[in-house]
Amino acid sequence: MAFLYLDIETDNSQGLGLDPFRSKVATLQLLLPNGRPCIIKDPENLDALKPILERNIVVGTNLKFDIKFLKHHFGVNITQIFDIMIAEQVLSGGELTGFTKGRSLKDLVFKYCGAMLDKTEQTGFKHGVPLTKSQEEYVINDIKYLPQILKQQQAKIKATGLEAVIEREMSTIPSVVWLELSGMPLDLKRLKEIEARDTHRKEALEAELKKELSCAGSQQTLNQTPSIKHINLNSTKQLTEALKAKGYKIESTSKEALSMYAADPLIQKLREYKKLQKKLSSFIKTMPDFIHPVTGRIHPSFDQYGTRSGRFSCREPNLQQQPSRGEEGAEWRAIFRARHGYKIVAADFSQIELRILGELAEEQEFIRAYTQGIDLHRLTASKIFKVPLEEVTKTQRSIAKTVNFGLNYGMWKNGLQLRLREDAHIEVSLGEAEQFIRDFQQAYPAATNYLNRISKEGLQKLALRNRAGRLLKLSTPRNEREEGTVKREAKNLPIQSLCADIIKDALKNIYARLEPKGVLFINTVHDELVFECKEEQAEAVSRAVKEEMEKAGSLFLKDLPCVAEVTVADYWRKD
DNA sequence: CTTTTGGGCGCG
DNA sequence: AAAGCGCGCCCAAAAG
Repeated sequence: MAFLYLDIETDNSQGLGLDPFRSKVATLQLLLPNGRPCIIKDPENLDALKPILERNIVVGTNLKFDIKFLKHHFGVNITQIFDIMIAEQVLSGGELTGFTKGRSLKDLVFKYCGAMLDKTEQTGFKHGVPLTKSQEEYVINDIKYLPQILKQQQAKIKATGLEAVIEREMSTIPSVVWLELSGMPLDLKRLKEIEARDTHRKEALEAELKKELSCAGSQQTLNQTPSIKHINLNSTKQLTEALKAKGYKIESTSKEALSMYAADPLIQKLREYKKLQKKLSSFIKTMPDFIHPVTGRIHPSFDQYGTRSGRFSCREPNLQQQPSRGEEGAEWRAIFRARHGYKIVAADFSQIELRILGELAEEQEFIRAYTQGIDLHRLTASKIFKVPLEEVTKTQRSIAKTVNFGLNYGMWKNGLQLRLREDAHIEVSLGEAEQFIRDFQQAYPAATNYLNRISKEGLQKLALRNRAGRLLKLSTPRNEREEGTVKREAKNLPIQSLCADIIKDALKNIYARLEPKGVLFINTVHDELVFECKEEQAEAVSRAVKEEMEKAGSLFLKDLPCVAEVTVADYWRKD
C-alpha cells in the first residue's frame, strides 16, 4: 500500500463548483508514489484508475470534497485516507475549528514548507476547456507540497502519540461523504402549512405588542413618540427601553431576564412572539431555499471536527439545532419525512455524558445505577431529598435531573436556580439551590473529586487527553473569570469529546455494514445518528446501528454499559 | 456601502 | 464571591 497524493478541480463556470450534483470534474491531479505528477483532464470514467485509488492511501486536503465528486460521478469509493487538514486539527488539539482558520492548504503549505501558494486560479476551471499554462502550474502546485506536509505531520503524530485519534478521524471521512451525499428528505407541504399558521399568529402578536408598548412610551416621553410608535420588537435595545418605560425592572430581554415576569400577560405575549420570530426566521423561512434542485433534499455541510471536543458541527442549514422540544418541536420534526416505502431510523445514546462521568470518576453509585438499570435522576432525587427511591415525586426527579446535568458542566447555585426556573418551572431559593449542590457532592464523592481534580489539571496544563487519546487544548486565561471558564471546560471537554470518539468509532463500522446496502445516512446530532432506509430494511438497520453504537461504547467504557435507543418512524422522531 | 460584533436562542 | 459546556443562525447596531 502506498500514498497517492490527490486533488481535483471542478467546473465553476456556473458558480456551482462546490456542488457534486451540478458540477463536473475538470481535472484530477495525482502525484504518484514515485513523485511523478499526472493530470487527467475532463475524466469521463475512472475505471482504470478506480482500483488504484481504492487500494492505496489517498492524501490530500479537505478530501471529503474530492471524494464526494469521485463517488458520485465515477463510483469510486475511496476509504483509505490521510487528510492533512483534519490531521492538523487533531494535532492542534481542536484549536483550529471553523473553516479556513489556519488549516487550509495555503496555510499548511506556508507553515510546513514556507511557500506562498497562489490561489487566484482556483475558481476558473471549466469542463471541456483545455488548461492554460498558469492553470497547469496551479494544479501541480496544489499537490506538490503534500508529501512534505504529510511527512512532517506524521512525525508530529508519532511524537505526540496521536496515532489512534488520527486513525479514527480519517476513518470517519467516508461517513461524512455518505452523509453529505445522502441529504435529508423534507416534506415541503407540511412546512408551508406550519409557516402559514405561524406567520399569521406572529403578525397578530406583533400588532398587539406594538400597540401596548408604544402606549407606555407616549406617556413617558412625549417627544420620542414617533420612534417608540414604530418600535422594532427585534431590537433588544428598543425593547428594553419600552419595557422599562412600562415599569418592568429588567436589564435585558432574554427569556431568563423575563422569567421573573412569567405570570404577566404582556410578557407571556412577548415570549410567544419571540419564540415564533425565532422559529420563522431561523428555521421556517430559509429551509425551502436549501432544497437541492437535483435531489430535492437538504444537503448541509458537516464539519467532522467542527468543535474543540471533536464533535461534528453542521451548517447551511444546521440540522443539529432543529426544534425538537415540546409539542411544537414534535410537529416540526415531522417535516423531515422519509420517502414512500422508506423509514427513518434514529438512534441515540441514553444519558451518555453521565455514563462517561460515572466511568471516568469511578463513581460507584453511578456505576451501580447504570448497571442495575436504576434511573439515575431518581437515585439523585432520593439522595438529595432523603426519601426512598420509590417515593420520589415528579418534581423531585426533575430537580435532580437538572442537578445531574448541571454539575457535569460545573454549574453554580445561581445557574441551578435559573435552570430550574426555565426548564422545570420550579422556583427555589439560592440557599436551596446551594444545598442541592452540596447534597449532590456528598452523595457522589468520587464524581465530585474527579471533577475537581480534572479542572485543576486542566488549568495547570492547559491541555488534557481524553480516554481515547484525543488532545484537548485549553486557551490561556487572561483573568480570574477566564480561569473559571477554563476550569469548567476542563470538567466537560473530556466527557463531551469521548462521546464524539465513541460515535465516530460506531460510525466507521456502520458505514461498512450499511452503506453498501443502499441505506442513507441523513444526520448526526452529537449522540444521535439518523438513517433512511427501505421499510423492509428498517428492522435490520435498527439492530445493526444499536449493536455498533453499543459496541463502540464498550470499547471505551468498561464499568458500565452504553445503551443506544432506536426508533423507527415515517419521520425524524424523538422518543 | 460591507463587515464585524453582540444579544438572543435553537440543539446536544 | 463565583456567568454551566459545545456549536450555528438571525437580527440590530457598531465599526470600517
